[in-house]
Amino acid sequence: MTSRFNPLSSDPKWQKAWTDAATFLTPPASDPRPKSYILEMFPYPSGRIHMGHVRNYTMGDVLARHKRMTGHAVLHPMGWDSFGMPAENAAMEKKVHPGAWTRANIEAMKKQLKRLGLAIDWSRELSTCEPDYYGQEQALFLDFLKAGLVYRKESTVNWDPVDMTVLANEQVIDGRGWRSGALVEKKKLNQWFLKITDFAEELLEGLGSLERWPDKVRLMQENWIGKSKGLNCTFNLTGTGDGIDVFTTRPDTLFGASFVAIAADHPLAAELATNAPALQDFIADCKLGGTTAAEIETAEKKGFNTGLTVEHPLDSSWHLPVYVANFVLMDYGTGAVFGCPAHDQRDLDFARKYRLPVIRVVAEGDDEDSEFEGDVAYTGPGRIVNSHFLNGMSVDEAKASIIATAEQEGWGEGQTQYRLRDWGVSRQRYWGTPIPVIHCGFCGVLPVPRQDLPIVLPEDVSFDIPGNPLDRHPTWKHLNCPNCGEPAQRETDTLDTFADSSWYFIRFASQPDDKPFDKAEAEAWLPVGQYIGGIEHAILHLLYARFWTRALQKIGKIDISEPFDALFTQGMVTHATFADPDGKWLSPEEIIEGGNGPTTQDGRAVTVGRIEKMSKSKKNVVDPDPMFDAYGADAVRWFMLSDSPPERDLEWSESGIEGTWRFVNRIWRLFDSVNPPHKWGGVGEADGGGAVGPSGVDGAETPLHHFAVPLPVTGEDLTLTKLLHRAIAGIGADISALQFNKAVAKTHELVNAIEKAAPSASRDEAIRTLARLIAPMIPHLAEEGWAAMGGEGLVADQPWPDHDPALLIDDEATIAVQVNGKLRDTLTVPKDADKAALEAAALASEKVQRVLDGGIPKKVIVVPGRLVNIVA
RNA sequence: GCCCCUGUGGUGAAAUUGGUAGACGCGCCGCACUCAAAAUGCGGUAUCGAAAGAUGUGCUGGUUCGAGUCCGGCCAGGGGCACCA
Repeated sequence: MTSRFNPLSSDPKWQKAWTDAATFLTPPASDPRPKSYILEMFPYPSGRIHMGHVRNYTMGDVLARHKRMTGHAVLHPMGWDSFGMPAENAAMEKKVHPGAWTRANIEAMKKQLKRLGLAIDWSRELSTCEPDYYGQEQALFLDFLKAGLVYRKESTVNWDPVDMTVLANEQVIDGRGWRSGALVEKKKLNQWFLKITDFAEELLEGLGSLERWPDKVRLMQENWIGKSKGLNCTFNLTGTGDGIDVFTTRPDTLFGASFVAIAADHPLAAELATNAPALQDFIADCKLGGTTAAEIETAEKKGFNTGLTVEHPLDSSWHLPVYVANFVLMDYGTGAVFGCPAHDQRDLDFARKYRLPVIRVVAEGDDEDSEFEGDVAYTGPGRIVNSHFLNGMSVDEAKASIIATAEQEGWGEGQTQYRLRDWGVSRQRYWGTPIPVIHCGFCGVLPVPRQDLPIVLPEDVSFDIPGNPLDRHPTWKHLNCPNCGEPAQRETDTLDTFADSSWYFIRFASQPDDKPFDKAEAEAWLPVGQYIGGIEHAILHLLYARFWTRALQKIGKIDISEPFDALFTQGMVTHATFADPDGKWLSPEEIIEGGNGPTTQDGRAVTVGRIEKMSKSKKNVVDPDPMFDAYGADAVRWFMLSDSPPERDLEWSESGIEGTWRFVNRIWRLFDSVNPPHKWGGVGEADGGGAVGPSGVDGAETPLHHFAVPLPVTGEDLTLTKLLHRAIAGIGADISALQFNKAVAKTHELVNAIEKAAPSASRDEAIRTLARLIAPMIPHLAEEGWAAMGGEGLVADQPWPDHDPALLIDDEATIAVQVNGKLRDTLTVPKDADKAALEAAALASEKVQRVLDGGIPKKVIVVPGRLVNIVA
């Protein structure tokens, strides 16, 4: 007999039992039970599982197990987002093939995940880097191409002029290429785009139906789509017939305009530069630097005065200078803006720098002076001034008025603009889904014939030199045109990996060999009932997946518009970062904590850096395997669920895992104490570890399956039974709401109470019920206890216990008594005491009388069941 | 720079959504058991104070009988910003 839970023997035993019983295989789509599709964002196979994964997958697992116990048909799959840049980086650094590296990582991580004891249907596992997945994605791409949702256009990339390769944003460090150190340039390439902007309005409106999404995510997406109404108008170049088209969201400030600025790659800028070397230099200068919004917006605002002027559309005698400016982007709007410095900070900075007029047109208070003072633009509401026919209007009235005038006079029109841009999916990389098109010198761009899918990546590639291995592969891209038979070339761009993650949730629901998915089967499971993942995916992944689903709906492949009915964004698991004196990142295991701060193994001082999301590149990951070895899966699971609210970031610390291990053993001892005592060390239980758990009764004991609702009880037993029923209701509600930390606290309260209770039938009943209550969270221990107490079958298959609502009601309440909002006393009163009785009782309180000191209360506020506040 | 979020004891946090701040843990302190240790159990633990009491939810101002919760301004930390996933 032992008083310790032994996870090293127990964990594998029950994991095997679940596998043998096919417990977690997905029921067929025809299953009559309500369907529940629980999905966690699938991982990138970086090599090892870290605590962020453990947190994510434990949460989903608790939910999936609880859903099964409450009578749902559950789909809970797992797969791998296995294309992407890290595999190519590994190939360059370690001379391994990206595929070999990725597949080895998947095997290692799968092994780790299995140790967690997840209730996953592994028969549906998928990996996006395998042709059976990406080939189907190519088929969907061709569908989109046919439906007119795909097109090519020029767009800007980060170009490393030394390595002659396209860089990802994260490969640009302080404006330089990460490997070469060369100053990065902007370069235009012809690239493939998906028309997400066709769905801008739908995607915006759809947010309204996503009631079970966090408000903050909906807000972020709304801002990202960025619908705005404005004016598209033309400023005519002085003395010529040409005009510059400008879009503005602030047409009300048109009389405050003091310049027009165009992008460095605006056609007019190029035209002017042909015989202006200074402008050529300026444009070349604008090409330096990265392509990200953050870089562009924090870079110094610079302009080049072209010497040209334009006429103000409302007063042709008013001429404004035309600048080429580095902060105007050709990709947004029309690639040209007018500047109203008084009411836009960026324009004001620009105007002060180049000594341009700053005219006030929105009055904040009484100040109508046309000359605007100071360096802080006024962007708030106000009354229009210095603006002729707009004077006296509000900002909104002026916007409407000027748009109406422009349309009437024919120099502009109102326009709805979205910030959202089309989705550039081209990547000049090897490790991604090949874009299934062919370029023929005679026939143009052609889709790959369907029967030729999948277009499989060649295996024989080298990463010795930078650039796209597909492009320089000796044979892969060459073929004969399927139309005219002449020599042609394959597209060598691959798809953005966000494409892979934009439909994997559909493939999980249905995975036929001959098509991406079966419509009816997919519709039976979708939309996902609960999607769980990191907040870092709040915009891009979730928006692309929503778009992809709507695009599939549009072409008739599936009849749902939103893929994720409920979304939960978990907080990240963070950890301090460490670096040695040379600035190299160190992992936590390489650190020795000393009296004078942490050092390296050889005694050099370690810099403790920022606390950041666990990531391989910063080496601040914590591997769960040593913790599985020491404490088992349940203690690790319990630890991840305890304490921190799941949506909040969690700074990893190891103190505490000991505490959860102790708690696991406290429950274990409760199982051991159930009356009638069970026999120990029974059937086939001896193992090398010596510490063997109970494994069932030997027949003659009281039958314990279908634990009965307790008979009426009194006294202490009633108190415990009430607490039990409160725990059943509370834990179930907390799990459904993904408030696992609260479910854990309630489990603690129940266990504390059971431990204090004297042996009785009610106590035994509470312990048997406890096995079911913990089954979703710490399933191995629950199974072990269930079996030990003689429960039939697997606890995973048991129904979630019922609770009696009558037992949740208390007949007494403790209320607060305040004087002037300060707590002075508490009273225990009957639950249904009326206001007058509460007021009288409060005023009778000795402590209240002492504070009042003979004074007469001015007012008494009574909140029944809560408090009495006496205002003196 | 722009958008979003977070901030409560030594520490992770809870607070029925405007009504008793600190539930439940971790840690720590004390005691019991033990030859001893581990494990386990019992008690204590916001701060100041001998006590009465006072103070206290990042800072600051406001609304309210009453604010951790609502509003304004600030500070700090985190996420995203379209080629990290």
